[in-house]
Amino acid sequence: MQSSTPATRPGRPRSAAAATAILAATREALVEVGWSRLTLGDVATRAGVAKTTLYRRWSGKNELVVDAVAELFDELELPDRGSLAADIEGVVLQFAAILARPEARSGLMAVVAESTRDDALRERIRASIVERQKHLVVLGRSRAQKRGELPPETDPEEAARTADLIFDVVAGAVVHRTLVSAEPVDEEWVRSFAGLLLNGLTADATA
Amino acid sequence: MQSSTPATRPGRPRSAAAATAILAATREALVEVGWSRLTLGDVATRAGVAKTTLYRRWSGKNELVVDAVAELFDELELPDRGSLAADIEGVVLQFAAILARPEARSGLMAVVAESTRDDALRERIRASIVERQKHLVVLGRSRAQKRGELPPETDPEEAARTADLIFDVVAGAVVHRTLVSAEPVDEEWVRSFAGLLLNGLTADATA
DNA sequence: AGCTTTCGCTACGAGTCGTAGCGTAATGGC
DNA sequence: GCCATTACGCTACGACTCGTAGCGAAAGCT
Repeated sequence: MQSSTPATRPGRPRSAAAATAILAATREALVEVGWSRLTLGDVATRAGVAKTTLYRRWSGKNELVVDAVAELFDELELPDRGSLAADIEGVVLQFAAILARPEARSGLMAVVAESTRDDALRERIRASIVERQKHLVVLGRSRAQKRGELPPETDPEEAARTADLIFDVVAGAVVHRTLVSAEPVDEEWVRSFAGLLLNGLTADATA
Repeated sequence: MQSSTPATRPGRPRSAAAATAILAATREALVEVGWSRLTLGDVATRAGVAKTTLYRRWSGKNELVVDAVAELFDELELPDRGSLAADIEGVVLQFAAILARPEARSGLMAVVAESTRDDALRERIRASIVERQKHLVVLGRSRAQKRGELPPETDPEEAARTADLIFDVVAGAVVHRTLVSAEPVDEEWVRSFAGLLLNGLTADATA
């Protein structure tokens, strides 16, 4: 993930077990004490490593939490459920399941807030979390086009804008529902949301 | 805002000017140093008040920032622009203009992140920020119904659920576009989004 | 072997936290 | 006008966290 030198370099290699333990300890600490009271010293103690080891690998709290939270999104995938509606509902439920975890809730929003003043951090978030989500949108869209549920793209640039729009709407709605409204993303809500989105997409989208 | 004892109580009253200065100083500090490096001592110095005065009025950083950011949303209103599409586009642009400010970007998301572990804080955010936004949704919806652009509500409970859904979609999409995707909410995007939402609403929403 | 890098440990100055104590300032009630 | 009550500015404090430096030992590669 942070292999700046993939070539075999001399010396003792960094312990992979330490990285795993540190990221797990970070998530554990996020659950128990939250973002603001999370200290790197505490994380190091929980992981059973020295504080200096932690600082050798991550430059600060922000970067550490991004990596710790990013692992939660590894489970995101998009099996073909046969219809666009089913694909949307499926991926929304998956996303909601991740956001239901307390370590994702407090960690993700906190680093996003920090990224408003740190471009490097924003890029790190984009590369390790956001891009994977957006890929699902593109995939689901192309599947729907093959099924004939959505019209084929004419202008590739226009298609990219539409994909961005859909992504912001889907991810934004789920995040807002979960974190701001603090209401559950249950099957009833997902059906209503998918219906709304589907109607908006199948009709003429470029009003 | 935090008048726990509205009745005239004895003693020297709290300086209203101090509150104004503190909240302004908080926003200024949010712009310059961001959330994580914002210290209450710094805010007190900027506002020209003693640190102890600040602690007498706010229990901590979270509560202070919520109040400081909440004032930014005072300008939100919904003039009748003649059509549902125009109303949606107008309120989205207003919301986006607020989120374009750096003090809103870093401050709002940070307190939302903290609120995942603090119910009292979440309630404070809901009362002073979210509820005002949601009111605009209800207002715009009832106007559209009077114009005949949307069907009248049959079940009031169903209507409340729909309003919540619309609110999460609108606010979530704008927030996500602004903070996560880091792309501007310009008129082109707003038109696309409003078109998507409008199509989704005018068709049968409860799929 | 020898070289290189990581590891755990300890210690450090710097900065922030939230609170306590004090004397002073500004109200309302009598 | 006096007094009780509260807010204010100021100073000082112990506790905690920060990020870094230095050390000897361990673990890999050639």
